[in-house]
Amino acid sequence: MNEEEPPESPVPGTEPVVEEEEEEEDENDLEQSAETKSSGAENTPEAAPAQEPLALLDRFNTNENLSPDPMQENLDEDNEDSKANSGEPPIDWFEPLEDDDDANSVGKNDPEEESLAGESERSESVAGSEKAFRKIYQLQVPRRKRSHPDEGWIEWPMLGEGWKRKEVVRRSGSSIGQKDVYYLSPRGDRVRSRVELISVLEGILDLSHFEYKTGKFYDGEAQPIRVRNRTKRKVRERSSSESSWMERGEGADTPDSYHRSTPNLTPKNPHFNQTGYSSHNAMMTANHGSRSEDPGDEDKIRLPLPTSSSKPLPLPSINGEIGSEDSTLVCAKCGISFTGTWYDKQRKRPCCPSCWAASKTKEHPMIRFRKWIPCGQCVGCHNTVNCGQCANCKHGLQSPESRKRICRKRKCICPIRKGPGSGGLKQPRPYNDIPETFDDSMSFQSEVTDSQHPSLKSSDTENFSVNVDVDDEDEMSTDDDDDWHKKRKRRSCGECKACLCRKDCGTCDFCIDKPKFGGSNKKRQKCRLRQCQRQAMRHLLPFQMGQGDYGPDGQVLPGRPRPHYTYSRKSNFKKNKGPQSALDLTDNEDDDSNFQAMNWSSEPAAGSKHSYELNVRNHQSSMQQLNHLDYGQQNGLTDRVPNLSNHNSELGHLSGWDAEKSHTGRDGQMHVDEEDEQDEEEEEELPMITQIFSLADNPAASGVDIENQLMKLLQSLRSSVLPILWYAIIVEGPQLQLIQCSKQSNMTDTMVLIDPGFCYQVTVQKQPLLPTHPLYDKYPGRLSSVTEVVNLLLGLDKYVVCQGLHPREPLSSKDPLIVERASTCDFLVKRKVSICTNCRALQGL
DNA sequence: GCCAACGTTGGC
DNA sequence: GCCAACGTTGGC
Repeated sequence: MNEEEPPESPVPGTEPVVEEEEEEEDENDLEQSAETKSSGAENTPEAAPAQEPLALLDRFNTNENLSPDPMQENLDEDNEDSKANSGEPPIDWFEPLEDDDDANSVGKNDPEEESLAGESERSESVAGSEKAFRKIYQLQVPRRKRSHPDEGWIEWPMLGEGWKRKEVVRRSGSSIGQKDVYYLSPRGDRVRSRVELISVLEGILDLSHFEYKTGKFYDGEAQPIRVRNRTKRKVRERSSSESSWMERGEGADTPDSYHRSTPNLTPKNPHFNQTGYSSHNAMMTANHGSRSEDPGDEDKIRLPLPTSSSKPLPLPSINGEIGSEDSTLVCAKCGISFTGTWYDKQRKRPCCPSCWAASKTKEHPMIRFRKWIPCGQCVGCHNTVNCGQCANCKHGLQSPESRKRICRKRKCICPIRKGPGSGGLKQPRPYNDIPETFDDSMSFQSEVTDSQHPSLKSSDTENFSVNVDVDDEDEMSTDDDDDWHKKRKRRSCGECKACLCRKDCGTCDFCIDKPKFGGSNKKRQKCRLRQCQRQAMRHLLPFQMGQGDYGPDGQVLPGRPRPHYTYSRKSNFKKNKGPQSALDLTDNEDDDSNFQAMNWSSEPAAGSKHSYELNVRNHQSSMQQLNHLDYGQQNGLTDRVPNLSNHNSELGHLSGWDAEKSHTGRDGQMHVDEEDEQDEEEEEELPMITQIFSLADNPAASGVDIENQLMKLLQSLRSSVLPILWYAIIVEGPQLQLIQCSKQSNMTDTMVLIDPGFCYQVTVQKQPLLPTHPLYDKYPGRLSSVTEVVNLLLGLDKYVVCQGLHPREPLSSKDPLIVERASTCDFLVKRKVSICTNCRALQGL
């Protein structure tokens, strides 16, 4: 964090020199210099992108005085790589993109910030060294920089006038370092793949001899692609990410190639230890003897020291110090002693090279971290035959070459497990059917229950290796790499039926946007019906479109609230909340465990009067929406209902984090200001939210016992499993209203209204059933318990809505369908009966 | 290599 | 504050 940077840091004064080197190196750039030069744009903003992403990076990293890299000579063929090897503090490999304290302290040297900035950096390299320098030394930079869409494109006349090309290096993740090539047509079509390119240029240009990656045509046989000598490249691991590209052998021209060699920056120069990080190094060296590895090991993967926010391990690789000195360690896997600085994937436990290598083999990806051994006794373990029906079986059938997934019916279902949110292994539940399409069997409530009851938590979709991964994360991860992976996957629980659903509905706005449905691929979101019921972003859920964070009665709706990315907005939010908060905003969404607790809590919230008012408005607004699902939405899947933006605005400051901040009482009553002042500091760690609703606090309804009774029933219903997509709310009256949220349900137009005396009425399309309806005979006259309510709802599921009278004359498809009914229509008829006797009789007349 | 879709951002 | 847009990355 200190601006006074230790000597190993790039010195501003050296920058111009380095920049010159960069230009020179750019000319040598093997893959792009020719194009760059041919475009004659070295000094133009468009020229910069032509440079390798490393170019700018190298500018600041090249400091041979400080870092004589012995491996550099092995890489000298590749300017980039050799440069990359020089003097770069490989801190970034150990410090996650998510900033933390330590990262802050070293962030100024973070090469990833540079290299991974990709095209944006390249353009900035032209913008001026000062700017670039500022970026380098920026202490609290956004963890990811979004490249400007217009940046990084270079003219690519090979495809015709006006065509442009851009290379983008993946900046994180397991495929970090992988380079993607994009083309931009004169019309602005962004081409992401060869297929797309062929499509765009169909009939215009024959691309049969075009190599997409390099952007060049070749004659006859494919032009030999320059393969840089990487055999002697020393690599190290950056968690799982790095391994993937190591396996692929990719990343050669990327910042990764640079990073890979950083561990080998040999720190033979004692100067390296004389840094601001000397304490770290001191710690490290104290535990590590001098390296005794066989030089041959240089070709092996040399792992960095672990980083862990929870352990006082030294920061590795400060200015190449990583791995400079080895120690005798005991492998956490096999127990053998070995010499070196080899650590496991999470860089937290010593891991001998053998175990490390074994853990990297695709053949046994789960061996290493598997903690849960099938019990061998449960039903799942006793099953020896794949069901052929579950998603995992189907997956295997569809992609036999892909990772093997154990049949869900063969999964061990022993009851010992970790709870949700702990990341522990989750158990499969009895599984009878995997819906190929979304159906009404989805139930928010039931999912809630799953989440609330760890013992019931299931993981139908968790394939075996996924489970292991999860376990792995749980076991050792405070690691930010793991966090990152979690983040990447956190929109999907993998268990709910939406997650299991494999088919796109093809009708929602997200589907329509998909190229396969003829869309323009602008939204790029998963089908709304396939959005995870638990963890999807709320605004992506089918029934949350345009809604705020709260449901009709103020309950927090399913799904994650929108994240509030403030770091790019220069917000002062959280500015006083500790060193990590300022940079960790993207992670503020909390852990999944917290998230679930937040989302599915049925506790009423404490809150201020202000929030109460909002809730009232929200309540009304949402009620209108729910009552008008028919309007403007088809199956709840089309475009947003107008006027919802106001609703959102009203709720805006209670959404997202703010919502999470609402502290909640546990007694079902609103605590005005009682905990409001329980500071925002604490709130951040206690994202316990909840429904914000209490009629008792409503001045218009306070003090009425019967209402309280109704509220109690509501609370009970909230904490219970209701049949598929039935939802309990309180409406004016007051009445407890049970509505069917799914438009695909037969009961979509059906409501159950319970008055304060627990007498109830069933309505269909807002028309009450006749008191003589047989339904009423089957159930108690009063619904005063959850059981009675659930029984009724289950009973309703056996009915369908009477189709009424068929039009006597065929209508054109454009005409609205007007259903005629007998005045005595039963509305609800048994499933096998499509038309009630009264309507049928009327039709017969 | 390609596609799906997650996460982020800039514009409004 | 919202959200369309899209850069980016994981999975197959």
